[in-house]
Amino acid sequence: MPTTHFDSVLARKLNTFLTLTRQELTCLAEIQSAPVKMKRGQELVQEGQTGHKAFVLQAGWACSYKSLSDGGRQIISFPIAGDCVGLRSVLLRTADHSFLALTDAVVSTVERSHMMRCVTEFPRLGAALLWAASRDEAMVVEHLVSVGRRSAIERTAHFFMELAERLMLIGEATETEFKCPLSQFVLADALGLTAIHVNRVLRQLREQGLLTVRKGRVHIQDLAGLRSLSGFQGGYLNSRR
Amino acid sequence: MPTTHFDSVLARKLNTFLTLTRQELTCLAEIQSAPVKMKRGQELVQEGQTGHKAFVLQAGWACSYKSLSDGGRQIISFPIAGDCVGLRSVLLRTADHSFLALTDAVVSTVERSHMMRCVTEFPRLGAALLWAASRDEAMVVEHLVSVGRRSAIERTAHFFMELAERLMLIGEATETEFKCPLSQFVLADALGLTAIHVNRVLRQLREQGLLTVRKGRVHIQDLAGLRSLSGFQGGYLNSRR
DNA sequence: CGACGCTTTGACACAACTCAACAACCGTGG
DNA sequence: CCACGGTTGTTGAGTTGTGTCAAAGCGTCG
Repeated sequence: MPTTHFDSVLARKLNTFLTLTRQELTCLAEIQSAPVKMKRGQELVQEGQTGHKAFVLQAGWACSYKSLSDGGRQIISFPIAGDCVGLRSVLLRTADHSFLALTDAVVSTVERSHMMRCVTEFPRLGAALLWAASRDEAMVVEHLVSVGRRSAIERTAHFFMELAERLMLIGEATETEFKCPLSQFVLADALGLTAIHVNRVLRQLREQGLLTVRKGRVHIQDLAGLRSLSGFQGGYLNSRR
Repeated sequence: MPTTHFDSVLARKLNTFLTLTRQELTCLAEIQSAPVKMKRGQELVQEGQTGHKAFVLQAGWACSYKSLSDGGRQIISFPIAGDCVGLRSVLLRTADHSFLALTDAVVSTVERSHMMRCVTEFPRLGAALLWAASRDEAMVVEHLVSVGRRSAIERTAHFFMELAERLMLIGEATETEFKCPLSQFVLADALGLTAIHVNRVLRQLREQGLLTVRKGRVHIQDLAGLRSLSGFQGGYLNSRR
């Protein structure tokens, strides 16, 4: 039974791109299933799976990743509240990556057919979803740049800068602090490093007075320093036009 | 003056995803400008530029990349004939990466407004374009996995496997051989390595009887060996359903 | 013919990885 | 309440893959 509260996290996000009409909000509310609770460690989509749904993360932390034959994995992204997961997989019909809850989380599902209908009936919604997808792709591109061309410390700093900005946009971070339940192992799999090296890098960041990570919280201590170290340019995250 | 030949490279590509109607083919032909010749080394889009167009590469080789403040760059992708460039940038209104012709090339431009109209009038075309964009994103994701978690030699092998498959799909490669005008410097910027190290890696691949690169041509000598070395799974490139 | 771009090779340096050990933390069950 | 095992974080020592610097070989094109 679909929920009909207009103010879903997804609606709030798309609304920053263009102002949605009442009908569009209704449609958006209708295609999302009732919230489903996920336990930490639960997999929602597995690589290679077909016929699955898309998801909207309502609360909690998750990651999408690809596994390698040697047991390693590369984390592609960390969806946070309001982010869509698996839009691409739904289109390609078969999932090209896995999706895992990192904390207890809440998601809504979106049927392929519902989404298709919604997009054809409300082209502006289609445009908004496309914008969201474009933003996600821009993040993956920036991630690729980090891993390909930035040193471990630059890359780590850049990662936290981006995360801080994303969390600020949804009101989950202040200028100086935010919650971040990512272990060093998880960070390592995202940054293309070893957990041990992540630890050393975090120590460097701390010793240089830039940023501290403790007990699941990140404190930003020198924003300007982090920006210049990482070369972070947040333009790709905003909907300013 | 728009060309009206139905059989553009883009049409051929989208046709592998779903069979296009006569009207859709016409629309596709109409939104593309007459072919424009590009000289090797010419930039089509620069990072940060606004108000630009999207492109369809008709012939030749190009790359999209992001520059870093220290002068380095990360190449994101190598568009080949039939590929679209800058769909995302057009949506986000401001280009988030640059685009450069690596050989003399031919492109058509697509106006933002034309594309938008085309998508709203012909939803199936929208779906097809979305499919193409999804495929591109899947390639970027795979690229990220390579750079983040594969060794230099695995990554290089993977790159050539993917390239071979893409070129085969447009009839520009045989099972064992294809043209590839990419210098070792360019490869390095794509693979997150140094040109010097690319050279060493290519030597290893040659000495192990896997693959040789000479005079702008790649010869695949041990497909099975390359597959198992690189872990290449080409599923994300196909339109099979 | 010289100049330039690209490739190849060698010697060396260093960033990040591996292995190993231990400390801190946390939820669980006795 | 404490004891416990498992997960996560921390640190050191040694290794290795890749980067850096330097120089020479080769084609190609003007």
